[in-house]
Amino acid sequence: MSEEDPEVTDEILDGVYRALCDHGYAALTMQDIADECEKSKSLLHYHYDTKEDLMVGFLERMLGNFEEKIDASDLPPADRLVEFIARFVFTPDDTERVSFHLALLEMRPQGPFNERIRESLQRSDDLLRAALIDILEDGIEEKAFEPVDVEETAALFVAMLDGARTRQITLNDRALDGEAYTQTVAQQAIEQLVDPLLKSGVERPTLDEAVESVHD
Amino acid sequence: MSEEDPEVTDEILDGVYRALCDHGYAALTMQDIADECEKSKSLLHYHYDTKEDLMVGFLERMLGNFEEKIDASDLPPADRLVEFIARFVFTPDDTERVSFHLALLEMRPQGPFNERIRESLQRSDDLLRAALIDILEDGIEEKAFEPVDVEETAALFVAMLDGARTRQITLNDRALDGEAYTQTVAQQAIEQLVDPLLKSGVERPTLDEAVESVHD
Amino acid sequence: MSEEDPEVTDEILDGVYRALCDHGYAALTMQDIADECEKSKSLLHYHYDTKEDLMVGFLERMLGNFEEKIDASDLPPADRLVEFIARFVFTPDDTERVSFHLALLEMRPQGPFNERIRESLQRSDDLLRAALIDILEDGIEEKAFEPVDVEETAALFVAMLDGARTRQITLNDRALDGEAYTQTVAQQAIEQLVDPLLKSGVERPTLDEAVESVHD
Amino acid sequence: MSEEDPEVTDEILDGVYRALCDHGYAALTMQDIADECEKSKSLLHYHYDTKEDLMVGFLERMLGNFEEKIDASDLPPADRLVEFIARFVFTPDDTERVSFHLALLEMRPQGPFNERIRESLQRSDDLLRAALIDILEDGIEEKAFEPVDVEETAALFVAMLDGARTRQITLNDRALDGEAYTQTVAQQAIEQLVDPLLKSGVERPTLDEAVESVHD
DNA sequence: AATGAATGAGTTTTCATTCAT
DNA sequence: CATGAATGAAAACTCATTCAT
Repeated sequence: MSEEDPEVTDEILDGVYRALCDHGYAALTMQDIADECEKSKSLLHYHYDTKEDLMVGFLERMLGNFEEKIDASDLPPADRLVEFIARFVFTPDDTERVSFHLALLEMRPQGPFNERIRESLQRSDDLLRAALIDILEDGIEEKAFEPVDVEETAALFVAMLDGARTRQITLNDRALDGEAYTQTVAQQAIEQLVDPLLKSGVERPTLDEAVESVHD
Repeated sequence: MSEEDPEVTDEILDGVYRALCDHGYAALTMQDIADECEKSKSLLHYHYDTKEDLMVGFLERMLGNFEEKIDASDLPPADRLVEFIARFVFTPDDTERVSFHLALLEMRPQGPFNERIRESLQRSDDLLRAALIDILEDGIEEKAFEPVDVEETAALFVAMLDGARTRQITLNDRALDGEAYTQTVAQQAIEQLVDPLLKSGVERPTLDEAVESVHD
Repeated sequence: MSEEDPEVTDEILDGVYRALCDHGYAALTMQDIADECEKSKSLLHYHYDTKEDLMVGFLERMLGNFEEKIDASDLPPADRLVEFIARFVFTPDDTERVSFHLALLEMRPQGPFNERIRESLQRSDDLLRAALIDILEDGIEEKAFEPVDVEETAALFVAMLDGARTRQITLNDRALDGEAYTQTVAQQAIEQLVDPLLKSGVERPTLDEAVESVHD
Repeated sequence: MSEEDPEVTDEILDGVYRALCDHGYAALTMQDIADECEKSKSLLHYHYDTKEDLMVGFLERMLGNFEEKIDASDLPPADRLVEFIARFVFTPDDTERVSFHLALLEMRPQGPFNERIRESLQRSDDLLRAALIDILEDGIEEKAFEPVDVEETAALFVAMLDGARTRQITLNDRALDGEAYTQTVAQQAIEQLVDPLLKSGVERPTLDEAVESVHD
């Protein structure tokens, strides 16, 4: 009783998404979700046995969608790296991205208390880091990047980008010059981390260009 | 009816702390807290009108304690900077620090939905960033650091360290070579960001030394 | 979420009625009501958001039922007037009427503190007085009654009948010769107020006759 | 543990009085009372074992005070009768009287559920009616009044006046010509009931005069 | 597939009362 | 006398879940 009619479950999970953004995980009720997707509570239980099932289902779909977008392109490594970073940049007005990250933020503190959620988060994170590692290895192999410990560098980048987004969401950080927090950090990351990494002569797009191309 | 008898309220807030770590914010009940501090639910309400009041009180004390520790030392800027970073490092076995960060992690997603919590988080963050900016300005003035945009650099550092700790908590990341995630990131931060920042000839402690001295 | 399925809400309101008579307004709990109608507390909240909503709903139904019975007949004014009075008469054994008036008595002191209740009481009272005024005007027009100030006379009658019933309920007044308080007052009202009001030659029923016909 | 220091208990009972007027019986808490008399809850329990004791004590004092004022004067019966009626008249601005009657109104519905309260109310009522009967008997004996059944007439008067005051309190009846409900009814009572009762040639004060003298 | 009605277990909160001082 | 601290019992209300349709 879980993945049948994709039509309906999609509407439900969209409801979870909106309800989660509106109320936060801690205050989220089945009724909130039902209201948001204009269905009955009973129907939610028809498709998902328990609230936990529903939330896990939601998280999986959300991360699944995200993962699809990470997958490799055939651009040069420097471009891919900058685009990777750009994917974390969003302005407070970019409601769609804000929602995504907010929803994720709400789910995360459940990780330590719920194995299924933890696994979902973990797997998604593994994919993310693997993608970054792939870019780094690629770049080193192609002599575009200086040789570095890819694992550790990946850890650094991911922490940084993740931290920036979390802060922008929770603190609604208008930060510096009205620039979004994520943007500032991304820019700094490029200047202080990416540029020293690039072999001399290797070109890279600007952050703005990458953001543009990522936010299709 | 909020901050009087420090004896009792401390016991209560300690109860919140433990209960929060055990159950997470979303599942936290007044009963959990009462159990944890071996008091009656009624007493909680005697000292804090509502659960929200209690949680805000808890957050304020927690952040207040944290803030006290940030304040400036008279060490050289390079030492202070490394110590600043070291403060974010903890192993999964360092239960006290894990608890602190876990508790914080649980409170954060409430920020977007609760103004008082948001303000507390914000204020604490402002202090943190101010401290870092102070270190950077100090170093630049003393010719120990290369001149950089202190605001943006601070944003970068804080995001990075914050992200590392969040990930270590949520993903319980055994990460790389058994090293804790926060340790890896801190080490990378020192090598890739701090070292390029230091004027040549300026000495800095190793991360391990700093961690040692911070974890008095 | 308030007036739909008449079946269930009727059972609930009947429960309120019985619980109110058994416990009084001040001591009335949702559990009392739930017990009385053999439903769960949750169900009460399913149909009425709050206890106040429920009590207001109850009062409205109770007064609504009462109002339905007031409406005009085509009898001669003198008969209608005596019947109007008779409607307030009840013996302590007439449990149904006692209950009704007791329930009303319990709700009244809430008037000064609850606008919705006050409005309900007020509206019901307006209807009652309007009915009496109608009878008086009718009688005067038909030359059955002496001309009097109908408004003031109505005020007098209503106060008197209302006072009698309140006293019979609260004091359980065994009063005079075992006669119910309301009966004594009604009889006196007829002799001292109605009779002087009637033009000579106008017949009226006895109180007993009117009571008989009213208590169908 | 009940009637000792009259100083303190008076302050407490005054607190009950004000709290009762502010909150109504149903919503009245010990804390409300404590707040109102600026004492601690504990002190209330020191003087009165239970809330019920306190409320009974309050009612007794309140009625006791009222009863003191009823006692016979040596005026002519017609004057005493009109003054008896006048005692029930109050305007909505006469906050002191409103309070008294409101407090009484709040206590009454407890009668059917609490024997001690019922007894207090009953006794007070007995005194009231006895006073009225005394006036009537006096008047008849002195040939100032037509001979009537004093018991029944007393019942009629008391019901009427009581009803008027209850209505004025609960419905806040702005009633007729801006005149207070109690005033209208009292005036009507004098014209329609007292005047026919007086032997020809017997003088009586106007309502206004009596109200004046009663409201010392 | 879908819903409204219903509920039990649990949640926050309230409140009269007690106790140590 | 007087209080602040503390509590147990119960209050209103919530919510995930179930069930009949």
